[in-house]
Amino acid sequence: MPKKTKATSVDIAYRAGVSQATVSRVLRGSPLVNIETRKRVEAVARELNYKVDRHASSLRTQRSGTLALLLFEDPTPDDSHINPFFLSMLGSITRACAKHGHDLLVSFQQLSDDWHADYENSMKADGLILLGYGDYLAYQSTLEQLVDQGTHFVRWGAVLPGQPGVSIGCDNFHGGQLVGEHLYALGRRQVAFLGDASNRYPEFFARYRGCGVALHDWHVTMDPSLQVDAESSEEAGYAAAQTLLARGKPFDAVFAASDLIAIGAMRALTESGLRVPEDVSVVGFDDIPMARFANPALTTVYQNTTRAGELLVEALLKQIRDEPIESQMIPASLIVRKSSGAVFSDM
Amino acid sequence: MPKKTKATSVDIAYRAGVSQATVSRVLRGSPLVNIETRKRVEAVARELNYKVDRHASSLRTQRSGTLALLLFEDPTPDDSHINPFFLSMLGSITRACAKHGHDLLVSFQQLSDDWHADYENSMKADGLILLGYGDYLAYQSTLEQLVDQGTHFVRWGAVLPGQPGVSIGCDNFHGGQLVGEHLYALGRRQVAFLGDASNRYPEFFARYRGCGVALHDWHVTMDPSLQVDAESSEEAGYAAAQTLLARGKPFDAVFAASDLIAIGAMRALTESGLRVPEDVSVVGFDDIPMARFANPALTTVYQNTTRAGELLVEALLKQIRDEPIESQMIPASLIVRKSSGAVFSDM
DNA sequence: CTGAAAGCGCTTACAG
DNA sequence: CTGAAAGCGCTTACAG
Repeated sequence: MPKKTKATSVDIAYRAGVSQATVSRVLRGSPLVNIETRKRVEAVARELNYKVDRHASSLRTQRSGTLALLLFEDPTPDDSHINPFFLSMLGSITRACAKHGHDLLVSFQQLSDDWHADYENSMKADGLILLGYGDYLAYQSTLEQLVDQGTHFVRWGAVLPGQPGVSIGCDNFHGGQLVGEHLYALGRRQVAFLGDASNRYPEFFARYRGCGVALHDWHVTMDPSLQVDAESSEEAGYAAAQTLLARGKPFDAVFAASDLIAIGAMRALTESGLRVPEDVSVVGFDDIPMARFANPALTTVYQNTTRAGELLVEALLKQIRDEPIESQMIPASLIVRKSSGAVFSDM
Repeated sequence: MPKKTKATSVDIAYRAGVSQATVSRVLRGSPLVNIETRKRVEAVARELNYKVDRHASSLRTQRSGTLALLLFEDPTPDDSHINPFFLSMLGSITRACAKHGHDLLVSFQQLSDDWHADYENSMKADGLILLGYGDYLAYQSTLEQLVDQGTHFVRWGAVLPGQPGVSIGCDNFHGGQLVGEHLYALGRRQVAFLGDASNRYPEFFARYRGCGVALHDWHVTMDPSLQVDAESSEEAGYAAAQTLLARGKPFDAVFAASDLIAIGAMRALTESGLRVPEDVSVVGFDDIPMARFANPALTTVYQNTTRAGELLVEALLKQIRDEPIESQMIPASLIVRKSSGAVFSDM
């Protein structure tokens, strides 16, 4: 079957016996159209399966009706393993966009790529949503450029003073506190932390500090030699736990900066003959889908990704409309499962 | 800092002392430009951070340079739980698009939505990639409409004669065979199947038939009363296993049509006092990331999603260029882990 | 190798 | 409430 050539507003106008301008008014929902005229035009448009040409419309209005989601991670050997937490964020962002009548362009980038403002300058998108882990210091100048260029963007990440642009993030500090309190209540006193703990990775750092402060309230100090850097992956968690074990310092709990790290760490601990949670309590962060299926099921900190996606999209849309917006935090909550040694579980 | 107004090709032309047409030629990579002229124009373009306006360009060329990915699932109560398998497909499709210089528009849809051809008619995308589980019969007429309208699309799913359009899919039948042979080799003779097994869900059905044929080669018959319908979710797997148990018929193996079903089924089996794999071997399908972290680690069938994403994008791009394309299958391979009872494991 | 000009399909002041 | 007309920023035959 030969492809029919696409109908244009001129075709609709001709068939409906009106001007092309009136067709456009009907399709844009202008109130300045007689109800009868409107009905006639709508009927013809439906019959010809007419859809407004996005490019013509956007060229005229200078609005694309599209947001771009940039997922970035530090270069990883295996491209296909995107952090599952970001994947669920992607799901909720997609839905939030649809709800607000916008399309979503998705792109994966390396931090090193030169993507700044490309999307908005080329009119592909009206604004950007940035999502990913990466070195905040290396990244800062790129963000400042975006601000300077007047690019509309929001970021998922640490909510900090002095950060360029607007961020939506989890209350990582409080999440860390919840973990610290939980581990203390379980009788743990020697808490290790697996994950970067510096200004370069402020989300992890805030989790670390929160935990430390909670323990400190009970006069327990986190030993810095029980902290091992790790990016958010199962492999890094495995390696970090091995490093920790090799140091030979005793510990009775592991707070991993993310669930992936925790799952990798549990594997290393188990392989070394330690029992989780009997010998070591393990707690993660993110509550990714596989956390409940880990062995043992992983105690972790939950962040409402649906809400997060909504907030990101709403903030970006406001910014595009030149409304004032501010960074915002969503609450963290503890999900207790078997890996920390608690007697109850949600499984 | 006030936002500078976006530079246009006219601005570049003025600054470079050439016509706007020449600027366009340079930016399109036309060979009909003097090397000196080209360099001058490129320098100015870079300096002004100029990017070709996508809408103007697409309006003129009638090509959007964008593909749309439509992820659909039967309506589910919880929106945020997209099948992890599709999520990894999304990852590989995104990368494949980038590699081929195209953007990717992502949308989640209910099967009931009226999205057919909308993307292409509105010029938002040059073609569609369809990805999801759903009732093939309910869905068939929608696909036929797409074909009639000349919409460019490829689908991830069952590769079957008589299906409208082009599909890329896994060799589900062979995957099922691998599972049947594996279970037979483990000494299992009463194999239950959890998942729809009808023409409505041909992917699941092919897995079922493959397993049945493999066992039949060893003179083992799959008892139809050990088959229970289930869509691909942990909850459905849990419920299906309970139904199976309630039937009271003995079984020593469960082949689940997907990993999510398998994970739910293992939970139900364990709760009922059965041991996996000692009493019952469990095998899934898809090799989603959490399969290896399930308890016990799940034996499953792997499909190379990176390759699948590549094939989908390449096929669609060919179709858009009016080159001939055909449906294609990618191989299935068995990943043996603990849940089936094998003595070795990849963990 | 380069420029002038037409035109892609809309939206929206402007005039009536 | 409706139409004629300008113009959004490109690409590409056409002419030189």
